[in-house]
Amino acid sequence: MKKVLVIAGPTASGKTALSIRLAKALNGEIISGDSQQVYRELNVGTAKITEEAKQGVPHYGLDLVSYDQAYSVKDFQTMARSAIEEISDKHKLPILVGGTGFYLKASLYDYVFEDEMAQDETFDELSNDELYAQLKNLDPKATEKIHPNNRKRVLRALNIALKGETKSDREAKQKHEALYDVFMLVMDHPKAVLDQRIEERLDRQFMYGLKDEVERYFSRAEQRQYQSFQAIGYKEWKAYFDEHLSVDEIKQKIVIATRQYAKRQLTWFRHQFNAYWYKPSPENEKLVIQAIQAWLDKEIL
RNA sequence: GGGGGGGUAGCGAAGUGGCUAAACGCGGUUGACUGUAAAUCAAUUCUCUCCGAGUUCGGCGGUUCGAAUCCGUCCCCCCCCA
Repeated sequence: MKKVLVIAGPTASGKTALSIRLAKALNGEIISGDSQQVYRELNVGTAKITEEAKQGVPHYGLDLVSYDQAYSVKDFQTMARSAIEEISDKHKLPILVGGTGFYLKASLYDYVFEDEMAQDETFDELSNDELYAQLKNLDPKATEKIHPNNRKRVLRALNIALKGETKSDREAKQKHEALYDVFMLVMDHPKAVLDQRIEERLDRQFMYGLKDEVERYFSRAEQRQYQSFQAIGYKEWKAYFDEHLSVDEIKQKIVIATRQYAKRQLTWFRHQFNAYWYKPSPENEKLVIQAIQAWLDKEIL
């Protein structure tokens, strides 16, 4: 089994900076596990690492598509797995770093996605309850797991069922096991500290031209249909364009959305993975590196 | 000084005698998550010894079987005139 070091954590927790230090200390290369940093044009709002900051460490998973394109877990999974192969083949340590828990899980575990999304129907004329009722017929098991109001999920399960094997059957065939020997660490700041980091980072993003970036790419309404506009730091500007909220009000919205996102991320990491919760500090960093080193030295049977 | 409007749970805001511990939104908390995941969705949010009970709707006092809702009085805020 190939070894993969994973650095997870909420936004603004310092994953990027830590990843560079670890990559250098452990002879690793980095795979970004972030759903928004795949967009080439979007840099400041996504807090993408700069060329200088990379310090020569090779990065995968950045700038993969244009911001007007769609991207999904399946794309990520494919990319991440092949990057892991490639890096391992060079006898370097793959370091997967990112905050998109679902992406991390899907690439690390034996999740299977088919090639079928394109033909999904949206059933616009059906209500949530009608859709749910249909799903109940085709895939009753999925219905137990998905709330009727969660239209996106109901729709997806329904579309899968309509094409043959149901989502439940598909998942039942999986073993829910990791494909790699994973050492995962989650950045664990006290809430107040994280909140402060979030605000400070947002200040920096404004300083580095977040507003310009948004105006450059999303000033026209049709551009706001793009999937990339769903990202925090961007979608909040809709109120600036359409309702003429002040820049300050937008900033407040972004802070709140970011805090809420961080909370969701933490919930995911807490419940979906068995990770090493790392409280960032210089001393602790030495300890983690030792722990990782020990894990690296251990041969897998 | 005169006229008008207003003070409701962390915030905004409904409610104008019983069906109201009080709609709704925001924020908070907890959680779900197998193709939009920085997305989507759910539960919960006065207090407690939480199946039940106790305190709330600026303060105090009153009317009433019963008041956030009516009356008196006091305090505070906003707008207009002086």
